Amino acid sequence: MTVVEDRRSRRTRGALRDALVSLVLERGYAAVTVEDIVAAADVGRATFYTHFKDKEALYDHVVSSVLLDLKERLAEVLAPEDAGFTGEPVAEVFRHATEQPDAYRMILRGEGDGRGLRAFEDAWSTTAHEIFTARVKAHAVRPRVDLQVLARAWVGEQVAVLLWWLDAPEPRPATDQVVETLVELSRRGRFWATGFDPGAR
Amino acid sequence: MTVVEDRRSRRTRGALRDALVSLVLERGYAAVTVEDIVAAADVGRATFYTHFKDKEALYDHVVSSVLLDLKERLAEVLAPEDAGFTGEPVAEVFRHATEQPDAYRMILRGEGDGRGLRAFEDAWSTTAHEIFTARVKAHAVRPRVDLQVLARAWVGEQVAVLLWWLDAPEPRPATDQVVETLVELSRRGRFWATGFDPGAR
DNA sequence: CGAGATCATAGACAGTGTGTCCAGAAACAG
DNA sequence: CTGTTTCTGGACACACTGTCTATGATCTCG
Repeated sequence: MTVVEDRRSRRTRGALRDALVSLVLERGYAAVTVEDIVAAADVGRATFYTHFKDKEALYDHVVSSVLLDLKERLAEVLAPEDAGFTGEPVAEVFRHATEQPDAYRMILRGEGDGRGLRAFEDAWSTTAHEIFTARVKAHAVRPRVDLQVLARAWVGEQVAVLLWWLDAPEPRPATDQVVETLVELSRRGRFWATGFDPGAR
Repeated sequence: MTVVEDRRSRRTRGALRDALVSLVLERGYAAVTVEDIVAAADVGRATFYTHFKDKEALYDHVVSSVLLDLKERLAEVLAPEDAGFTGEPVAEVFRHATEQPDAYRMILRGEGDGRGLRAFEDAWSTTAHEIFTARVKAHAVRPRVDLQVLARAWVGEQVAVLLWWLDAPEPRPATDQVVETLVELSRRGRFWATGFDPGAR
């Protein structure tokens, strides 16, 4: 049985994950074969199929582990009562992305037919929608636009900037500065859109 | 010679283009084989390769024809002296997208390894950057953020909303209303970012 | 109408990658 | 050392690719 969850297994899976990510970044998802992956991971081809059904399964594995982690951290950041609309969630996403930039690059570039990107956008726009909704309710104001559209637009913006930032040549522009920009854009645009402008006077 | 540019040839290419687009929307790019395409287009397999080197070549053909057309129209809209920053370019993209929604859906979803989406974003963000730059210069103001980032963010927003709109169930929200929202968001966010706010008082 | 050009077609071909299976080697825990 | 689990290379049938050839279909223009 897998009572012990053999270390070997963990190491193999890890090697395969890393191999996939770096190869995909190098040549693009479609151009990477299972052979390439096992070669890079220094693993037998047969072994691959004992761990994952597919190249796609491995890809999904990478995506979901990244996203699970991110969601947990966002939940923490958003736990406090009126945490919405501050820059914290945005900053947290940026921080998380720097910890595993390659996986993020792969996902946000839409590699692997874009499933990963879509998953990311869905998760993030759901969060965004919740933030907007909570804030609108808390301040008893009427949104001027569909909050769903607003969330989509917001996430599209975030993703674009995050990707730009990840792909920027070293040394990268300071995280805090970029985050600040995004937050400030939200102030002027999003706050208005939700009929709530904390900066108004 | 192809002096006459035989009508047959045009029809065949058109049929292949349409077949690709609809099949990709149905099953995703990777799951579509050349066999599928020629079957849907009611064309022999050998014929395919006399017109296109590849499935990729056909895909690129679709993308570039869509983009060429769009760029021309944008150029017209932007021709007038101070056309920048009005809602016209945005509206034009939306209009163009309704004329060939399937091709746009395919491209914006990032099908085909995302090359099409990247081409679209590059073209559009270049335009956006020009608009911002021109406006900043015309009003002799100092931008508060990197205009490149601003353009990226803006385009990310546009793409997200455009895709949301294209995928919305019929009857779709009125184009004009969505466009208006995007333009208004630009007012509050982008105008501020470029240090130029026509609505300020 | 008929000759000449152009385009479309079916079928065969080797090449590459896939996913499955097996029997044996290697690594590990107790 | 023993038994369990994981890893391994090699073999297999299968699917899709891209190229080629010989033949048939369709159009143009005199």
